[in-house]
Amino acid sequence: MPELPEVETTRKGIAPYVVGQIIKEIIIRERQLRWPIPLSLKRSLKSKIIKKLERRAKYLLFYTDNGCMLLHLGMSGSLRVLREKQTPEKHDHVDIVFESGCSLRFRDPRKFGSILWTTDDPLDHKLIRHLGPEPLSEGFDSTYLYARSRKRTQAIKTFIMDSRIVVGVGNIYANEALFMAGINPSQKAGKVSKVRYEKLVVAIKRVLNSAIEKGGTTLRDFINGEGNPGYFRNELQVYDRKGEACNNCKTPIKMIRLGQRSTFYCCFCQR
DNA sequence: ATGCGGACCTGTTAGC
DNA sequence: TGCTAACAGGTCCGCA
Repeated sequence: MPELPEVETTRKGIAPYVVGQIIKEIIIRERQLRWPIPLSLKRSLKSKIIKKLERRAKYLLFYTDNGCMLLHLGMSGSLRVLREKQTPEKHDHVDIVFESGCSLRFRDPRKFGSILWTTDDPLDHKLIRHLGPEPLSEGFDSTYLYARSRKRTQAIKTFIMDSRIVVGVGNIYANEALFMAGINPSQKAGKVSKVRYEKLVVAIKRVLNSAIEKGGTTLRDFINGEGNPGYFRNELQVYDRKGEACNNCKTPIKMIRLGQRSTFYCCFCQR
């Protein structure tokens, strides 16, 4: 599921019900996610106030006075706000219950998500420290991307999906941005010109912002904090459109594999 | 350092 | 219709 727009949509959706609230209890039904949920989590969070809720890459950062909970949705995770008690279903692994009566429920069928705890600055955390710039920040520009790409032999698609280069560009939006920029996803990153990197940077920012506006992409099971799907799926130009006509030139969309991920493109519009 | 493949886990779908 | 294999929005790790 979640790429940056879906994580940002989730953050915006749950923030009003979470920020400033006092945690009453944490209910953990399944500890074994990507990494085990720390045993200390319950104790650390009980009676604490969530001071702010931020996002770095695809991590959600729940700040309290004594530490920060890092939550990653992985491939199939979702968070939703419950206004009253609801019987948990099979993959509802964690509830964060607030004094207000609301609770935040974490569901993750594939268990690729994670919940971690740190008392240090979360931006210095081992999993976050090495990450590249935010794609929507000013620091992410064509000068940066062009410089990082020199002498790289890997395909440009896997290059922009590398979180050490830039974060938050997952498989859907990598495909879409390359289409928007007219770049063949198999091009060697080191062979792409500065001018085309400028187009690509603009495309990445545009597609991510546009997807955030539409509440993200729901392919099968993404829901926002209120339990509703995102509507960017209707805007997809190439992703999951194998064999369908390109909206620009009517050529059938091709599908190949790059770095073990499905890759969709128009061989006429993208060279 | 870069680049690649495997691993984690469950559910859905394509194909025989 | 039913079984099996392949695939799915992420990303860490270890190896060459």
